[in-house]
Amino acid sequence: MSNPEGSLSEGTEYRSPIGMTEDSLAILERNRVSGEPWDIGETKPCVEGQERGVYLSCFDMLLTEDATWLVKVSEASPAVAVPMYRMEPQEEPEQCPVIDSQEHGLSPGLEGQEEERSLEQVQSMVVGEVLKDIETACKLLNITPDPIEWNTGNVQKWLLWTEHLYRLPHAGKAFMDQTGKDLCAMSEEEFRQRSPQCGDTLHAHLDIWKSAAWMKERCSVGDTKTTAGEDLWSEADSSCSGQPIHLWQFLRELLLKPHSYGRCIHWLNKENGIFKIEDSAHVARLWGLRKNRPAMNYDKLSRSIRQYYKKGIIRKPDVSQRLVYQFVHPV
DNA sequence: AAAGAGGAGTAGA
DNA sequence: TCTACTCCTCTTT
Repeated sequence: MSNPEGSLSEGTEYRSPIGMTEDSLAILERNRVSGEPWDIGETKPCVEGQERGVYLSCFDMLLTEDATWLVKVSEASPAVAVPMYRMEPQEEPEQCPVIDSQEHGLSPGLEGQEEERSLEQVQSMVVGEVLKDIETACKLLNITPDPIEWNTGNVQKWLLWTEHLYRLPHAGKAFMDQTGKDLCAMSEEEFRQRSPQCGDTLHAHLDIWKSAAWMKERCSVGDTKTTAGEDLWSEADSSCSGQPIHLWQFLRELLLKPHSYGRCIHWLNKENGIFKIEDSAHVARLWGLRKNRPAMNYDKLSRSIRQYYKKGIIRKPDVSQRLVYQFVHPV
């Protein structure tokens, strides 16, 4: 599904202060699948701070169609400050309301200010989502956020993950025996040489990860002003603490990210801990990725779930349904 | 056919 | 020792 036609910008190349190119972001935008990793549900409101400027400049080309829609809504309702949008856009993006800002225009002077403020808010939200997505991937793959630290195994995991998320053709072999450091040193051209089909997309994704790591490092050595991104990174990370993750924890993690995994697993009744696995093969693949078990399938995963019956962790609901389970002690 | 249930052996931390 | 993986047979949907 990669995009052979590719119309990259030429001439004066946009480059953010941390090296993320407009090309990279344009490629990502063209290749991303139905907003999955970038969708903007559950986004925390942005926090005012001097550091924000850094985030915005790093990601200011990340404005997606979804984000544009948010800007338009914000313009239409300027009194609402960064609402907590709960979007489910993957299935039916065409149902998102589109409000033409031209037709609902504000007065010329105010319009510019409002637009700028809305833009900043949206940019901050998008940055937060990017960091959250990376954080999620790190948890699930058990890798560090900074690509520089990846060994060859981590690189292969990241490749598999990215290919899986964006439905890219498999390119793992092209990057066999490459460490994260090797990868980071490669130019986009080198990526393309190794993988003509999706090298540019992979390079763009790596660019995002590198930038996020750069930002994280900058935040940790910088002043103590809090930003949305910093909040996200400081969240407790049980699965990266060295303890092997349990299957029930993993399932709960997926369930807690409905905007990313809602299509393969979701709550039927969160209060009672009842959930349904919609795509058993997908969930099994994710679990296999997480545990480094390429042969994992739903048969094996479900056997592990059934082991929880005796332990009183998971059970079948009173009215048993296929692929529906229940946490005995819901949160 | 796919999912569910559970026995049994094995591996790894 | 515990947890999960794997393979298996049989049953249920």
